[in-house]
Amino acid sequence: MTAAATEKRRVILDAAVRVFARQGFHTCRVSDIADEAGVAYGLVYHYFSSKEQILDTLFLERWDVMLSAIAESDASSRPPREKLYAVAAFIIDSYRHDPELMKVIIVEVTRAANTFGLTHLAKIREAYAGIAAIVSSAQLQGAFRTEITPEFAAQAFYGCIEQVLTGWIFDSVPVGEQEFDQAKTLIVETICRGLER
Amino acid sequence: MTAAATEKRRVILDAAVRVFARQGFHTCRVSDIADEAGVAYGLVYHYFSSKEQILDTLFLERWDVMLSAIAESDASSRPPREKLYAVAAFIIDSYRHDPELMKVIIVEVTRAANTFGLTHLAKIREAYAGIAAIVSSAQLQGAFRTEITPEFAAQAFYGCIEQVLTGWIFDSVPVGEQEFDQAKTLIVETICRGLER
Amino acid sequence: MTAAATEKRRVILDAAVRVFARQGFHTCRVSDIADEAGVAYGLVYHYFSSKEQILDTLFLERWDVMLSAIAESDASSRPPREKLYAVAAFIIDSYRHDPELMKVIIVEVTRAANTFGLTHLAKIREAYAGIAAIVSSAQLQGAFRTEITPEFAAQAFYGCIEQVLTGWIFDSVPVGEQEFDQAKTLIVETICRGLER
Amino acid sequence: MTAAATEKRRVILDAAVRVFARQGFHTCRVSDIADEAGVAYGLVYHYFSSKEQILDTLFLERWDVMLSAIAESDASSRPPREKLYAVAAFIIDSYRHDPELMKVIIVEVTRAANTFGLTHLAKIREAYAGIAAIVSSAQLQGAFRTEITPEFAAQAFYGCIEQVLTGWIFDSVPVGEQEFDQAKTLIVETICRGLER
DNA sequence: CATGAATGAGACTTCATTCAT
DNA sequence: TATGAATGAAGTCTCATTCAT
Repeated sequence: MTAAATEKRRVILDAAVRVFARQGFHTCRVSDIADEAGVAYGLVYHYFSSKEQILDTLFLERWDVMLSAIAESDASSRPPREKLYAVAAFIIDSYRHDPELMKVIIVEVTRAANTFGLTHLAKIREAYAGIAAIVSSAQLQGAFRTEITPEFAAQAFYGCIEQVLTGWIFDSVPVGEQEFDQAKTLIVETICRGLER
Repeated sequence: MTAAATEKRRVILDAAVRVFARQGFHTCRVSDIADEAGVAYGLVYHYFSSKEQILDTLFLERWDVMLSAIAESDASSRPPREKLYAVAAFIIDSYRHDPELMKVIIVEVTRAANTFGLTHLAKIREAYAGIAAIVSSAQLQGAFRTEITPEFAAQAFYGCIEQVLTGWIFDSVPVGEQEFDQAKTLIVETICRGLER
Repeated sequence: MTAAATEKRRVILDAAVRVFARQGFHTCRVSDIADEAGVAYGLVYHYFSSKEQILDTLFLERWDVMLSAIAESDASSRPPREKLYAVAAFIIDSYRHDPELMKVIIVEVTRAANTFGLTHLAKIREAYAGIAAIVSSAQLQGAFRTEITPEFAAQAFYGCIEQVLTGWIFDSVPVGEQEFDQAKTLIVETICRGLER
Repeated sequence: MTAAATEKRRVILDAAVRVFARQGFHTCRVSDIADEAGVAYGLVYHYFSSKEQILDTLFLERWDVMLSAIAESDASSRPPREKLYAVAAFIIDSYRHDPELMKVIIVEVTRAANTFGLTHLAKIREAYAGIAAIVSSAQLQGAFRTEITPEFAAQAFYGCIEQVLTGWIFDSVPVGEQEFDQAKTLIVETICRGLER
């Protein structure tokens, strides 16, 4: 594959993010993506086997980076609260840097559990498992109490973040810069305080 | 409207719950609902103006009951933690009593933020507002600390519940009876501890 | 199914014959059939699950009649040559009465062995088997010699008829009435003389 | 045109035979041919102006050889039955030596009368004419009776051969060596006996 | 000669909705 | 109230062919 070829693939993926974010996955047509990318209709099918596969690609590309970030945080020697802060910060910064991509991933994959979500359910749950691993080791260290299972704690933590992002996604007013940092703190503050001894 | 007419309407609504839960709103056809209800194709359009309106009806019927439950809990003179427990208990018991209906509401409306979610965004946010009201009065009473805004607290609380329900909805193993009560306790335990002074 | 409904189905089938005969199965569009039938596009799919199924229906309707005719001829007590004459006459008269339908069956199914032919291969071979049965009993009676296997004789006989029909189908000049009867005689004359003692 | 260039052209033609035989002309894609030949997509279009032209080339290459064989047989001084035996033998040996090529010619051209068959109708009919010429001179010699027209006899003869080949092409069991010689004899036996005085 | 990325027209099928009975 | 036949718009995907390198 030449460099130019790879570029066009990227152009299509980036255009798809904008179109999915604007119109929604089900509502948009493949021709909308082609138009947005400035390429011919058929080229989309030269690089992707279906509209669905474009969404898959966008999701997996980003989700794998997030899974790595969670694993990395878990592997570090920081205190549990800082580990979870790092996770929350990563996700929220992902939204800050590319809100359209995160909107697509959350609205069309993560929350659309009935369709694509099911396809990627295992992948999505890896994130919960990664967070649960952080909680679990915190419990072993004695930092977190054991009344709350790591799995439940992970659901609460992730559910809380996703809810906040969803709120931003559908807010009519744009999110101010300081709200991002505030949210990181509040999430960790709320959930970790409930988990710590 | 005669009694018989009303009955048929109900039969269609109940059939729609099963069909939406099984196949998903977008994937099912109006004829699937008619078949499930055992009525003719066209009769669905006698009682409802569109497939969408059936979903709207199912959502609003149940959501309004929940809003009342939240308001009632807020109006009571119980301590804040008990108020929030009552809310969590109501939602979780809704799932326990009619998991198919709750699956439809969560998967097809509440989490399907790009499509129906937007239509009902205001209605959905009323629930957050109700929960925020509970938190707010708890802060005025001095029971909850004020570092966390009521709005954020409501998002965390609701997000946590929805995440737990979503987990159950897509779990391959059925949820045991004791898990319902456990979940109520854990949710309140996790979130309220983070909110309380 | 009401009488009117059945009628429309027939209207579509008859239109399909004309369209398939004129444009060919692969070349025509489903909309061409709908237009020819004077019905809406979707109605075609109300009665048939696919364009292919329309062709299947046309083929099977007619082919089963032919198989019955062959079986009936075999069951009669006429001499072998008359039995085969009856078969040839039936096929040729089918063409005389409805050349478009026979064109479709031969060109789009029977001779299109690579696509639909394969689907209906077993059905098509039933015809050869029926003819072979006539030859076989003629051999047992001592009327036909046994050097030529019934299976081969059936292929020769049927191949000869199909070739003649194919010639007519693609002839630029219309076939005269007397040619039909002449063909019946010549086919039987040529093949039976080769088979008889 | 250099020798190497000609070679690649041949490689593509040979690959096309295998692909057409395996998948059918309409079902295969030009890229399938390129893949089978081990050449780049666009090279196919360097040597041929269309997918159709590849099939045309394959057909004409072989068919012209057959027309020569028929003409040669006609020109010989052998008795009529031997002339027809030579024709049948040539066609059947063509199948024996290259069953894939013959499958393509028969299934995709000769029997596909609605599409390519029409394009090559004149060429195909030259074969019937050649056979008819043999019959005609046999009638002039007094060897064949005149009740059956040469044109009809040719159709019967060719139709019989094509039917036998078609049977082999779609048989699930491979054809044994002795069946080839048997078929030559049976065809001539069946048809000539019907034609001879 | 050779490559394979790029083009874009074309057709099937689905299904929500309407309407005559 | 009840039926289900009839409508037709809409969108995905295929693939032969072209063309820049």
